[in-house]
Amino acid sequence: MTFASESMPFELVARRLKALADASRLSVLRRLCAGEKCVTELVDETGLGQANVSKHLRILLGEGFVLARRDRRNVFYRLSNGMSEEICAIICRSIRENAADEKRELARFLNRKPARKAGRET
Amino acid sequence: MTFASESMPFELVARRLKALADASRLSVLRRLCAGEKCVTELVDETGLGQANVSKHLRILLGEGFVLARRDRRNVFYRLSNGMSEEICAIICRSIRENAADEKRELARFLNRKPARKAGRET
DNA sequence: TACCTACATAATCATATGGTAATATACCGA
DNA sequence: TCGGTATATTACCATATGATTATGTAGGTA
Repeated sequence: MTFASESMPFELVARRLKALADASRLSVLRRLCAGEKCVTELVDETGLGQANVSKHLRILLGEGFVLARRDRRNVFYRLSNGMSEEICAIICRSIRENAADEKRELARFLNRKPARKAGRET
Repeated sequence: MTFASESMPFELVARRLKALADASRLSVLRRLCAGEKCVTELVDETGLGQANVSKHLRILLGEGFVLARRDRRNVFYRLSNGMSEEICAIICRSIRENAADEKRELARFLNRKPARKAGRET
C-alpha cells in the first residue's frame, strides 16, 4: 500500500515530492522548524529575494507542507505537520549511509596490496 | 538533526529528493517493489521508452535508490533499501489526510444554512 | 564472422522551473 | 487620504528536465 497505487496517481505523489525537492524551499522549511515566521523574517534569514520566498511559500502551501495565518500586516507561516522533517530525516540518513559505504570501499581499496600493474586510475 | 544542516547541504538533500520526484521514476520503483527486474521488463510494464527507462534508472542508481547487477545479457535492477517506499508512504498518507480535510470542509460548507446573499462564488 | 538481443548514450526539442525586477495589493498609522 | 510597510503577482530570462530518435556497445549465438 506504499508508493502510489490505483487510487493514488504517481503524478500526485510526484508533485508533492517536487515541492519538497528544492534547496531554497528546504532552507525555508528549515527556518520554520524554529517556529512560525513571517515572510520578511524568512527573507532576511535565508537571503533569498522577497518575490522568490513568496513564490516558494505558495508552492509549499499548495502542497500542504505549511500553513499560513494573517496577523495585521504580516502573514505568518508554519510547518503544517512533521511530514517534511520526517522525509528529510530519511534522506539525510540515507546520504550518511551512502557516504559511510563509500568510505568503507575506499578504505578497503587503499588497504589492499598495490595491484601488479597499478590497475585503473581514471 | 533532521532536515539538512551544516554538514548536510540542502543541495544534496534536494538532489536526492528530485530523483524521487518524478512520476515515471515512481512508476519504475513501484514495479521494483515486486522484486528484481531487467530493463526490458520495466520497459514492457511501464510503457515507457527504453532510452527513457535507462536514463531514469541511471538517476535512481546515482542517488542510491536502486542497485544493479549484470547477468549475461541482462542488467537487473532492484530497490537498494526501503527508503523510497518509506518516503512515498508518508507522502501518500499526507495526500489522503488532505483529501479527508477538504472533504470535511466541503461537508461543513454544504451543511450550513445558505448565506443571506450567496456569499462568494469565484 | 555475422547477426541478434539488451542496454546505454548522445543529440535534439519542448516544456518546466527558479530567480529577479517591476508592479500590484492589502493593511495600517499619521 | 497619503504614505509606508508587508506580501503577492506578473513578466521575463536562463537553465534544467523529460521524452524521443538515432546510434553505440557489450554479450550471446548460429
